[in-house]
Amino acid sequence: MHTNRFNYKLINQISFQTMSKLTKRSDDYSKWYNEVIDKADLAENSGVRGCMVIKPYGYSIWEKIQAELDIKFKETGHENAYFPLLIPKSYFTKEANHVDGFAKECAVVTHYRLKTDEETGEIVVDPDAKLEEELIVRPTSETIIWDTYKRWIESYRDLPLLINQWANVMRWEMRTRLFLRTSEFLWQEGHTAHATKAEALAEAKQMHDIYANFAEDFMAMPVIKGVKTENERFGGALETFTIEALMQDGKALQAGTSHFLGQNFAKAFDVKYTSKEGKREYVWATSWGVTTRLIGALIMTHSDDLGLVLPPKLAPYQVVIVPIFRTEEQLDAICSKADEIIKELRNKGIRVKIDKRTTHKPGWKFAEYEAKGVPVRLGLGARDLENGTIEVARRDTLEKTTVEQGDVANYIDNLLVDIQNDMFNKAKAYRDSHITKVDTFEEFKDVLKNKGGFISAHWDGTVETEKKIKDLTKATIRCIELDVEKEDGICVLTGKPSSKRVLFAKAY
RNA sequence: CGGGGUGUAGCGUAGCCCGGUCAUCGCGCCUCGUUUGGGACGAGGAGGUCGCAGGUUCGAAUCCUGCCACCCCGACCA
Repeated sequence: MHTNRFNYKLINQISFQTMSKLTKRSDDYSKWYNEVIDKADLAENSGVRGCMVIKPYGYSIWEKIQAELDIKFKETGHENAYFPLLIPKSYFTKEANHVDGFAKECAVVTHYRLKTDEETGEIVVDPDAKLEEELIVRPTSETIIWDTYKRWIESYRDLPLLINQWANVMRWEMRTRLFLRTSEFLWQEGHTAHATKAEALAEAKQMHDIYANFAEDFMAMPVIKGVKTENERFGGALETFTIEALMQDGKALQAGTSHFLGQNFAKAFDVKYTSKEGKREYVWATSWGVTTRLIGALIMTHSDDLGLVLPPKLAPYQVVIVPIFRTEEQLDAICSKADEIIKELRNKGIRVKIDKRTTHKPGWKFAEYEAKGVPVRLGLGARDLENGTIEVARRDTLEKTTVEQGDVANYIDNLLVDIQNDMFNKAKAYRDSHITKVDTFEEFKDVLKNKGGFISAHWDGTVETEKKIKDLTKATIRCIELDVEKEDGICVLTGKPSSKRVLFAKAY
């Protein structure tokens, strides 16, 4: 561990036990996780059970994700709305499968007032302020949204109803994991209603595509598109479309889902419309969402031992200029040159900042921006002013080159594209080399234990077999690939016939 | 909710078995000086209810009891 010579300042900003404890653990995952999160300056424990504080820099990554996705949503006709955080308990009695899926992990509001205890002087819950009906902190908003849709939808003219909401939700999970499964998390949830099954199914697939494209184009994170097995499906859904990514430690991560809900919610909440023919029909529904888990996915896909590596398209700033100087005069001269370069870069739409702090030395700043994953760093010093040059360092490969100041804007414009592509290709090469076809259960266990990643294997299609494999190996079926080719084979566990392979993996 | 562990300065820690100048060390922070093209160096300084509450004892960070919080593993899950 190089924590002794490393950035104590950044490390110290992470004020929780976990990270330091993790360094003592021997497995690769923990070391790596510790390195990345510590130095990344992204989050800290809030002190509230399993919740995280996202620091400004980390949050700006989420804002970028939000902004880019929101454009896609609007391009496809969706609108944003906002529904209440607290949902009356009675709403949760409607859709049985859905409720079963969430009931065990809800935070419940039972009182509405505190008071000072006269004996102890402490603030206590006022027992007289008990609510008639408890309120549930939303674990997801299906119930309240569908209750609303019941009133919004009367005619086929009201359809399709295409609503998205950016919000926080809370799930009181037994076990939390930073970024990947926190009690409170931020997400977007889309909830749509359609006149026909075909339309709803098309919507679910469309959003699935948007997620997959976003993951690959913006996050430089290759994903596998597929559907969930019945067992892994969202409560109340008829089909769950998923994008599955592979992390650097060989575990799979579900990065986004889009559900075709059929008429389950329409029936549960009695949402009917009058068709052109004058008939009362139930609407067809979808829901889809991605969460702050994407920040975790981004970290775990690209980062290295020096910290974050951010793809240029999502980096809060893509270029940072570090002036190298001894005197105030030198700083002034460097800054005026830097300002010219900044202007040129901004004209090209490049997000750039300069770090003029005199309180930190250049070496410190280099390390800090590496930890933050800024894609390109420019070094500009007295030597460069004489030579008309500037030093360009890229984060993903750590390569440094010197270019002419006059060429720098074009050079960086192209470089950012290259970095984005290279990061995707590197991640894809890793992912592809970790999809292993196996035909026997022995191989299955061996690959799972010694290599990790996705395992492509035949499965007899039954829930029992799926569960048995999970019990034996902890691996689950991540998805049935959409574009998987037909291939006759026999189930890796039972030997029963199978017509196609599915992807197994250990997952977060 | 089961199994395991931890709690000492902003962060990371030593000390606990075997009670008594034990509150240790590193980083960070502050001041001054020298430095500044890859996380500088020297000198000085500030900072602690030893998780909480009882108990045992002449004496408790240390032993006992209870509680609390957090972490890891499992079930659950975006």
